[in-house]
Amino acid sequence: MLDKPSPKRTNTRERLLDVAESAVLEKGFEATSIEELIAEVGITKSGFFYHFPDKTAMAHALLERYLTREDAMLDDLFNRARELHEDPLHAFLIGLKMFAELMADLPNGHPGCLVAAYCYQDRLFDREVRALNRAGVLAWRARFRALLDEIVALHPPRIDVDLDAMADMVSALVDGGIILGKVVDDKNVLPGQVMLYREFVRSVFPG
Amino acid sequence: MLDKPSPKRTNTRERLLDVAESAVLEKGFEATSIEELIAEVGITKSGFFYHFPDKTAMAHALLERYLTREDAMLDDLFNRARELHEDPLHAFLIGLKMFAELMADLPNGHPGCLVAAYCYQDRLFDREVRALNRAGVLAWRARFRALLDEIVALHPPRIDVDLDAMADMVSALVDGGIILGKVVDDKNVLPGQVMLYREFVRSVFPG
DNA sequence: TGTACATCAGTGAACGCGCGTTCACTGATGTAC
DNA sequence: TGTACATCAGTGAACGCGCGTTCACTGATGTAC
Repeated sequence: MLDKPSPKRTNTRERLLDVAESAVLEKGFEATSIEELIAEVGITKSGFFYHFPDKTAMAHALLERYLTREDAMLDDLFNRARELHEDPLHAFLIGLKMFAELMADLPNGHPGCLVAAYCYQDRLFDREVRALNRAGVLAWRARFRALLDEIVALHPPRIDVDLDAMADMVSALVDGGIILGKVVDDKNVLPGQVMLYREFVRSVFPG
Repeated sequence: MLDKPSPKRTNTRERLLDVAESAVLEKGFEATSIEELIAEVGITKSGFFYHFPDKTAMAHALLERYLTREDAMLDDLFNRARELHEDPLHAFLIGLKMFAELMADLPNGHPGCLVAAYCYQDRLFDREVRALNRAGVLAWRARFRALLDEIVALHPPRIDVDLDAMADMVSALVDGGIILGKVVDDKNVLPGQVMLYREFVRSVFPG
């Protein structure tokens, strides 16, 4: 009924990842020391190395968890939107609205995107982590491209647009909006950009 | 006639900043060691401390130089565009096209935006650097907002948009486009996003 | 023009601290028979 | 049910290396008189 209770249960590893994630988004990976993580979680340094063979293994786990969560969140959101309207265009517009509201509701603004953070610390990571990051971005492109394809099948676009670029635009605007919002310390920037994208979609596909 | 030849001329400081800039964009500030910078420039560590009182002073100088250059580049670009067409809408569209082409012509893609890199390493810097970063983003907003205001005065917008958000959209798309382009290793992503923004402007302001 | 001094653009050696990593060990829980 | 062993989730001490920073010094050029 509950989670499999087989061996001893601890959530130390998850707590390490939680603390690491926000530290990495604030200071970068190199500046995030194992020392500070274990201090906050309350274990010793050797405890850390029980959970991860080395620091870069944690970087990998961190990104993997982030991408999985983000994917689940988007699945959930756009599936719910689809249930609210059977026309893919209106479902997409509803999904974007819900997404903007979700972002607006974050009490301290969006904490940051790990893909963006890792991108600007590329050289610290191995091929595997970079491949994971790339796969994450391509999955976003594929996701929104699929939604746009469904729309195009029913609604002829008013202008000629590259649908991959238009799919990427969601990610670009979100990553960019997060950065601007953080820098000017205004949590309305990100939702505002999402809503502008929504306007763009509406003007490309006149209902 | 030439630069004032008063005291001894060296460009060591500028070379340090050049090397530092690309290192910071690839690995982050903390992971960029003074040691590697001086190795590439060919001076000793004490030589570094002749030019900068400490490492964070270099961070400040780096960002300041970046913002100044970026501003000069945008001034030049949109002034040239304005000379090509007296209608502010068309001048803006021309400027965006030129901007996209400039980005497309970078041989290895855009090297990255220091504002974005610093944003994800916020906590490493002092209040002064963060204020500089913020001022930079707000200057971009003001720049594009001014261009949009001129357009609105002549061309009624087809839909109701927040002009500040629409101004921010340029920066968001550029920062986002840089990240996506770097992560998927495709230098066409950034120019593609700029061209999509151009389409958006065209659809908001039907000539 | 010569000389004294100031400034520029560094050098060289030493520093201490914090970081990631290793290794031998441990006490509590789970599993097999 | 009792006992032996395995696994889980760590502890504690030690390590060496690289990092940012300091300090006393220097040789070449510029400037004042």
